[in-house]
Amino acid sequence: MKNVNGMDIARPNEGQTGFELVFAFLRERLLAGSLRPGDRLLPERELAALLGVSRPIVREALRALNALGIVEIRERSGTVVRTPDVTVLNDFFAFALAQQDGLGDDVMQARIAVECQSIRLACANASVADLERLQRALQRIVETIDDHEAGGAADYAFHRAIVTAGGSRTLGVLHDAMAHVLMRSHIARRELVQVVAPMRAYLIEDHRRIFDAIAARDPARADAVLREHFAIGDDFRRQAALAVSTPARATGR
Amino acid sequence: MKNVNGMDIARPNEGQTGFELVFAFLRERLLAGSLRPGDRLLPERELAALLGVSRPIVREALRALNALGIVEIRERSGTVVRTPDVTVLNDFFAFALAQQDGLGDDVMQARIAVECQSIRLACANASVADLERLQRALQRIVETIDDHEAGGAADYAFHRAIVTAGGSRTLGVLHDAMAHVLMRSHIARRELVQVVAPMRAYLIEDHRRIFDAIAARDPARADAVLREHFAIGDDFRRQAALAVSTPARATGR
DNA sequence: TTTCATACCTTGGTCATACCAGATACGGAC
DNA sequence: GTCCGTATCTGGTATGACCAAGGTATGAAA
Repeated sequence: MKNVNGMDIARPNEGQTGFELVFAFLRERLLAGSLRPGDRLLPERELAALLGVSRPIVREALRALNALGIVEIRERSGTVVRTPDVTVLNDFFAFALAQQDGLGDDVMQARIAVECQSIRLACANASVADLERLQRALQRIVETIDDHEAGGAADYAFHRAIVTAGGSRTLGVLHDAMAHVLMRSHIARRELVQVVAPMRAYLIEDHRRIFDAIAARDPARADAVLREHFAIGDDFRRQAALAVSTPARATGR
Repeated sequence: MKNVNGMDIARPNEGQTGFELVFAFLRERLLAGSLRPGDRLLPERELAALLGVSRPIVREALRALNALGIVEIRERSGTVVRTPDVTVLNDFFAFALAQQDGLGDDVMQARIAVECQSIRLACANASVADLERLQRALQRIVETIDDHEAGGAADYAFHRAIVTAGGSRTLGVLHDAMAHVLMRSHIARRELVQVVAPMRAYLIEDHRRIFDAIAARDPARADAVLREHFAIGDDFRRQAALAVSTPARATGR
């Protein structure tokens, strides 16, 4: 646990496993910023010697960091700090969704949080280009109103455009992280279009009102309209669930 | 790359590294659902033998899965599939947020998003225990009004309690992920207490109003009060920045 | 028969060493 | 100065062994 000099270079706290030691060592430097994206960290062997652990242990820590998308391990070249990237989260959500269903509502709350804040920022910051993008997305929603697949994509694009218009990188990352979860819910909602008649009007009119509020640069109204939009969507989903559970004919499954 | 029988039990695609082989093997089963939360997977040694790789490689894969929160490695007991949990995102965000510059304001937007959504949920869901926790936090803010360190902690605790009261796990994780950034900003704000006189009243009264709004279970008001709280804090910081840049005496750092 | 203590086996945690193969760098030949 | 071959570095992997603590089966004691 000590290196050759007998020095506790990384103060191996008692009860701390070797893996944790290495992980903590790297974490510290990464969080503190002494290791920045693009930096190549020490070769595995040196790291092992430095921390007084074996190479396999160092590799375990690197794999963990790699799984989190923090570092990139380049064969026979070295391990490099990556620019944080949301793609890892996709991995995570893929696993999570494969097994747990209750997550949906909870993630939806986070989504609402992100979008409502973004729309307020959008009212303050949206550029002409942002507004045009929103307008195009709106147009696309109208065009694809009867197509589940394309319609879901258009719906998603519109909401993502709101976040983009807000201009906050962090909010964008969060939104992206929930992207496919959202996408699924969007598609699911789309499948109700033929079930519940008022749905078409809801989809088109609500999004138009949202757009108008942003264009009018009225944060409070935009926020309120967006919240209402989510609430109504929720209602539709609930109604649809009832309609399905008290069916004229079972639709399969 | 082949096991003892020469059989490609897990079809070691050419060009596929041993690590990838193991990871893919487990991923497949996890996504397909043949491995469900609670299941204990094979001991490392057996897994290694089964896939025809060495134990260190298996351990690398397990560490990766572990980092993603997919499995839990229990010393001397075995590795178990976890029920997916958003807490992993903690690690990810911690790293991601630590590495981008000028992220402060941006993260603040995400924080506002999280808290404003949480406070709305809190108005609907807060339990008596939640309210009591908020009340205690409020009391603590009053008590520590002149102590930067403790005061910052109390401030943070109050805001965290809002999120807790909201009841959304995901929002909680997001908030935690930003914890250290927030904490820093809280402390920084505290240092202004002696600079700007109205600060004391602001800190105490604002938090009390926030608490009252939650206790009154008025989502819209709570949201509005909280936003105002953040806006005013922002103003104070701006004023302080000016005061410092046109200083009577530099306060050091 | 029931209860409990103990020996043993399993399982993760770790080390040390060795070999491979591609990437890289360096130094000498042209 | 350019080009190319080789020594070296670096990650990828395998072995085999040891440790310590959780689990379990077994046998003794009540």
